[in-house]
Amino acid sequence: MKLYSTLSGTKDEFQPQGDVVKMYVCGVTPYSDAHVGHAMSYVVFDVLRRYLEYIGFNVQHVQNVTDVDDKIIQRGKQRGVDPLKLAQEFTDEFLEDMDALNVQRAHQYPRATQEIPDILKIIQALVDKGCAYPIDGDVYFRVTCDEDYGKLGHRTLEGMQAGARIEPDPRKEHPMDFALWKAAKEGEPSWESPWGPGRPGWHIECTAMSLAYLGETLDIHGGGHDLVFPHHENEIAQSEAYTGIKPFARWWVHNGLLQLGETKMSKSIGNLITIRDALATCSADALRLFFLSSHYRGPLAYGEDALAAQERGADRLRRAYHTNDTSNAPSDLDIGAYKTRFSEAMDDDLNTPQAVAVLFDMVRDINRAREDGQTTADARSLLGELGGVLGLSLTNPTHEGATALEPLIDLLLETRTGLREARQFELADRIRQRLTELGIALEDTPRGTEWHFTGAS
RNA sequence: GGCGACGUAGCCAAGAGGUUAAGGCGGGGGUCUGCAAAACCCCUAUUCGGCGGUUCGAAUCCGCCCGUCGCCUCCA
Repeated sequence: MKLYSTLSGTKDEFQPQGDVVKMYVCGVTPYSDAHVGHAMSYVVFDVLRRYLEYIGFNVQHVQNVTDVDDKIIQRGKQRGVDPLKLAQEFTDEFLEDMDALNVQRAHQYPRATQEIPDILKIIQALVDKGCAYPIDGDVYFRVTCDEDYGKLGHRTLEGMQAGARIEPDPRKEHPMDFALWKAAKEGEPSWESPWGPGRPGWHIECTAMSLAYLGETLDIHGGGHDLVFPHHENEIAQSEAYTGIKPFARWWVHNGLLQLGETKMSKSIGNLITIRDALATCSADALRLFFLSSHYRGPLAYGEDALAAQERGADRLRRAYHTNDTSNAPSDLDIGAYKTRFSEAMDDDLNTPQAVAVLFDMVRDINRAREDGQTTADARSLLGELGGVLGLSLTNPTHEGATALEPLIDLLLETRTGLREARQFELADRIRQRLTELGIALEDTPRGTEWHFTGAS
C-alpha cells in the first residue's frame, strides 16, 4: 500500500523493515476525559492497523501514556488528589472509551513514570555526547546538535524563531533548545537524577519507550497533526542524536484535526465534546463512519447533524448485513470486484471515503439481489468482513434490559397481528406508533412483523 | 510576520490532466404495502471559490486574488 509520510511529503510504497510492523502512536496526557478529537485520531490509527493486518502484516502497536506533566500536576492540586492517581483514573477511562469505540487495544501502553531509568540513561548519554546541557537542575537538548532540525515540519530554525510567540528562556543556549528533564518544584512528583530531583520533559519519554519496546527504527510513528511540531520534531532530534541511527521513524503519519465550530477541539481551549458525550447521541459505528467518510489527513468539523446522518447510513449497512434471504438461487454479485475496489481505495494512502463508498455500493447490490430472489450470503459475509477492517461492528443498537423486554414486545406484536387480521388497523397502528416513540421500530414484511431498537446504544 | 492545508450539489465528502464528476444524508416522483417502515427504480452539480495563463483538452498544472483552517515550544 501507499502511505503518506509527513517527512517525505509524498505517498510512498509501505514496506516494513522486518517481519513485524513496528507502529508507535502518541497517546494521551490523562488529566481529563478524552474528547472526540482523540477518538478520531485513534480510530484512524486503528483502521491503519486493522488494514495492515488484513493484508497480512503482523503489527506490533505501542501507545504511550504521558502520566506526569504540568497539566496533571495542576489538576491534581485543584482536586486535592495525588496527580499520579488522577492520571491512573483517566487512563482507565481512556481505555474504556477506546473499547466503546471498538478501537483495538495496543499491545502495550507504557507509562512515562514507569520508564524513568531508561529516560535518565538516555539523557545522560545525550549530555555525554554534548547534545544536552544541565542548567539549575533542568537539562536541555541542544537543537544545533541535529544538523537538519526542522526537517519533519519542513522549516528551518531561523524560520521558526521569526514568528516565536513566547519569550525564550534566557538561560538556554539557543531559543529552540527544549527540556529533557525538569527540576521539581515544591510538592511536585519527582525522581532522583544526576541533576537533582525532577521529572521527564514532554518528548523524551517517547524516545525511551519506542526504543525499549520497538527498537531503534520504527516503521510507523503516528499522532495528530498538532504533534508535528514541536513534539515529533524533538523526538527525531533527540532519538537520532542518541542512537546515531537515521531515520528514527520511516513513516510519519499524522491525522488532520477535528474542529468544533471555528477552531480545532482542544483541551486547553476547552471547546470539546467528550467521547462519552458523543456516544450518548450516536453509535460507535456512526461515529467511526463519520470520521472515515473524510480523508484522515484533512480537517473535519464535528456536528450533531452530520452524526445523525451517519447513523442513518450505519443503519443502512446493518440492515443489508442482517437481513436474510430465503433463496439458494445463485447470485450475480461479484465478490472479488468489491474486494479489489476496497483494497485499491485503502492501498491509496488509506482512502477510507472510497472504501466506505464500496460498502454502500455493496449494500445496494445486495438488496437488489435479494429482491431478485438471489442468495446474498456470500456478499453479506464480505460486507461484514470489509466493515470489520474499518472497525464497524454492524451490530444493531440495543437497550439496557433488552432481554427482559423482548417477550413483552413479542406479546404486543402478537396482539397487533391479531388486530391486523381482524382489520382493526386503527388500534394496530396505534401500537406501532407508540412503540416507535419508545425506540422500537416495526416493519411488516412478507415474513411477518419484524422489529428492532433504534437510536443510540 | 514565517510555513502549510483546504474551498466540489441543500449538507457531508471522494476524484488530481481526456469515457456519464464516487458514496452518504436530505429532497421530489414512482413500485411494493391495509397504511407505514424497509427495500428497489427514476430525478436532484453541463460544472468544481474568483480572475487570468499553460494545453488539442483543466475540477485536476501555473500565477494572482478572495475566503476558511492548522502549526510557529499546552495539544490527538
